[in-house]
Amino acid sequence: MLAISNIVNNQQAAVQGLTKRGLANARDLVDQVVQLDQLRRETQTKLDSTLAESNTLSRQIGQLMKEGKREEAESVKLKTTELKNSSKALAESLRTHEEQLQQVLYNIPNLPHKNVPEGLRAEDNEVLLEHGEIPTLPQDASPHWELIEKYDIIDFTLGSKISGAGFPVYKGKGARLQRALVNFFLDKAREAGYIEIQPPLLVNEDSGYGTGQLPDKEGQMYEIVDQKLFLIPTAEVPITNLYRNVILQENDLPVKNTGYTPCFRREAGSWGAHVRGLNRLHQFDKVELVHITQPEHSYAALEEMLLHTRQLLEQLELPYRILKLCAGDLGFTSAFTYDLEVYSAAQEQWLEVSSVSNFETYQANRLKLRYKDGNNKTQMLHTLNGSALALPRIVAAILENNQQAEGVKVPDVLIPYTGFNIIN
RNA sequence: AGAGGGUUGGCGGAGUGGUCGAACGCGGCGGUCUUGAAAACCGUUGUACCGCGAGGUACCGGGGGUUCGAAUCCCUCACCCUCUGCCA
Repeated sequence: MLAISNIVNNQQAAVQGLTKRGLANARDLVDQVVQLDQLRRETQTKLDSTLAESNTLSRQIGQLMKEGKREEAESVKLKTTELKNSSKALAESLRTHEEQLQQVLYNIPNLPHKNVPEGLRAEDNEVLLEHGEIPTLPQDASPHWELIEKYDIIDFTLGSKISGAGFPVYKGKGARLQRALVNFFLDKAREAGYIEIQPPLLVNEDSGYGTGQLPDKEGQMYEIVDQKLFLIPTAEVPITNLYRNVILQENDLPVKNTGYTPCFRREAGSWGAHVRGLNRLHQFDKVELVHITQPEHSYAALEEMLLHTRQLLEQLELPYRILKLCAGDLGFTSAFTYDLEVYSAAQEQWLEVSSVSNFETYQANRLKLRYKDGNNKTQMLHTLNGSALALPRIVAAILENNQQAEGVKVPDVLIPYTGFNIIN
């Protein structure tokens, strides 16, 4: 969430940023924050002085009791009753104001960075560049959902039988290709200086709030109701929450973590013809990068992550393009996002395979993640993350783009990992 | 899963109702001394919020309660340890 002071002291900028995202009630939201913050502070000032008075009296009572002056003590006690009532009422109203304020803050998205393009719809995203040649496939080329059946490497029917739609079963070379991709991605991340993390796949409610999945995206996560645990929708959640309520030292920075995990998403109501096959799943594999750094370095870190991700796609010989998301298409918690899309030749469409974002202080605020600078002062940090990469659509693109009469050619860089060079 | 014991500041560890944000030790930081360092000695050393400031308030695993007053008593949840059970 945004820092209160940030909103209150820069109201105009906040309104502008939220309006850029397409929020019709931006002014109203900012006003609510200002007003609730004012109330909260007034209430706390009153409460604090009431408690101070009552603390003083309590100490008096203690002193009197010690001196054996019970009568006097009793009379002081009477005075405290009134204070007690008013402090109780003040505490109650303080809590109400704080809760309301937090509620409003939870529902205010991040402010877009100034370089984020104007626009509200996906069509307004800016195509930064296209890389690689789009392959021309033979007339009888198949989409990946036919290829996986033909070579019997991914089985949706079996998945439905044991789990449900959107839970594919990977078999034989299909399974080995998955494992190869995961290892390839992790090795590259390690070479780029990322520490590999294997986090839990189930997280608690606090973690959901920490990275911003809760409360606004509750429907996206699978929940173990009786344990109040959530299946992670991305490794971002556990790996970033490692740093919840943490004050890092300056020499811990930058933090560069990576992790492979399955990701679980309910994707309620988003099924249809355009999400056939591997395009959208309830469970999929992904290698994630998480970066934590000082504000002044975060945009350099973002570029570094983008470059890393691009290089993966280039090594896999997949044609891709980079989008700069417009304000309206930006994720709730993001200040700036690059999307990377690969071209899936048989489907003849671009598929998003990575999203690289700078959250600036938005997550760090919720997480209470800070660091001590050279002067031993506590300062805010920026968090960033990016997929490098999400597997299913990469697999879809490899299958479709590399299909030949004798089978699907495995990208050279993967052969040491797969142990085979063709899927047939 | 059952029984019992725990959870205190960066770490170790006192504290069982009154001036405790918390003894003491270690570590960290600053200083004295030294050519420099070590040792020794002196000082300092949590976080958040409110307040222009002086200063105040809250926090001893989380939440709630009793009391004029709670780290200390009660309830509840989480986690840790030991034993039993089960299992990879």
